[in-house]
Amino acid sequence: MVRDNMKRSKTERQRLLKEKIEETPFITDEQLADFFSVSIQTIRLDRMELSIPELRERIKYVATNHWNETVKALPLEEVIGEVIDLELDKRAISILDIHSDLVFSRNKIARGHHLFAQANSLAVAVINDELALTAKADIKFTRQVKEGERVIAKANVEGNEKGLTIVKVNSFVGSEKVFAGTFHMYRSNEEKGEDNHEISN
Amino acid sequence: MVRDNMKRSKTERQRLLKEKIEETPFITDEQLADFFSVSIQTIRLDRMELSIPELRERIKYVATNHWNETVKALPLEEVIGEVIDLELDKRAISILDIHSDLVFSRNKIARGHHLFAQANSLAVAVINDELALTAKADIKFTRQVKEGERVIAKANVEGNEKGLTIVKVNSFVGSEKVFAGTFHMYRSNEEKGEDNHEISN
DNA sequence: TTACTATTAGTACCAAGTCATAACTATTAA
DNA sequence: TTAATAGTTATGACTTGGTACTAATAGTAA
Repeated sequence: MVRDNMKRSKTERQRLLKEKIEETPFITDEQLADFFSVSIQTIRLDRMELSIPELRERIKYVATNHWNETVKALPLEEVIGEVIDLELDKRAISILDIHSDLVFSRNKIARGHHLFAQANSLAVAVINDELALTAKADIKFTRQVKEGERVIAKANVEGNEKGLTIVKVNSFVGSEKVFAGTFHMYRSNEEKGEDNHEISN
Repeated sequence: MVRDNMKRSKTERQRLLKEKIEETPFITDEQLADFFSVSIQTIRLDRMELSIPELRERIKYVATNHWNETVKALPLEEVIGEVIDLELDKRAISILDIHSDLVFSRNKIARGHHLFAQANSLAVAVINDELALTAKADIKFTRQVKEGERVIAKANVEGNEKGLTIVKVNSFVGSEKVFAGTFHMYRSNEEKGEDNHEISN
């Protein structure tokens, strides 16, 4: 007989535990114990049996993976823009130099999707969440951008609407606006506390 | 007087310390102390002064933030899908295979701007004019697309509005719609000659 | 001398674990 | 009924990689 209302079987709990940790790997045993209404020790036994490493190892794992990737992806340079300022869930700025690969060969005008890609990737980057996807976007190309110009995209998080985070991105060449977009971003778990790391230079 | 052979000034050490940590953020104070031949305490004082956080925080930082910048150096180039059917100023169809370069490494979901790029370039291609540019677009990502899937984009020219040509593009994986967009295309001279080149295979 | 900087040492404490051992609870078989 | 068993909880000692604080020492400058 099942002893408790909440508590399913051990196997069931372990299944859910695995899921939970995959979803939110930055969770301590204590939080997990709370969540499943069992003791910390039980959680630890479960982790043993499932060979799920401890929190720090999990964080490290995530970190090293992406570290390797960024190292690999480092010679990306200006492809979708270089982030020069980022405060999560608030604002972000990136620069994209329009070099010859990004323009139509005939008229040297930048192909629209590069401006979109810059803005869209900035909208993704500004979201303080593990999963951020564009659900919807409303965009306008207000001026043609030519080879050699430098596009500065500025993203601002404008709040929420129906579970989606609204990010407005405006891109400029000098003082002229060349692109404006409103991105409706899907995110997995709403925001993440006060731990906003800020980079700025 | 410089007290030691190896040891440069404090400021010099701190400069190098900063570099070292940026290079290899997964380094403990102990290893750093070894490396600079000073005590652990000195390293800690240095970190304080430079406000460099402790190892775990650094790891966490990399883990939570850096993945966003997985802005990969994919040569977005011309590979925005293969046009398989085109009747100018009427309709067009293209295929895009979602290979590993087009997805977020984390979750294998296709990055939005690729779907946009496919649709947008198709909208450009379908216009029977020497100059075709996207002035405005209204787009919706209706389903996530995963690695390995094949996206078929279908563009239809819907007529004119305020001098802009309206092109609707719908993209599918199998029978499921994954993307919908209305593109307002600017064109230089609205020409509609009967000389429509048609390709089809 | 006195003051100050840079460095080193040592202590107490913390978070988030590890490992090992023991004990309690509920069900199940002899 | 008793004993065995699985599952869970408790307890304590130890580990890493730190923080925070205090104190001591060496060398240099006013």
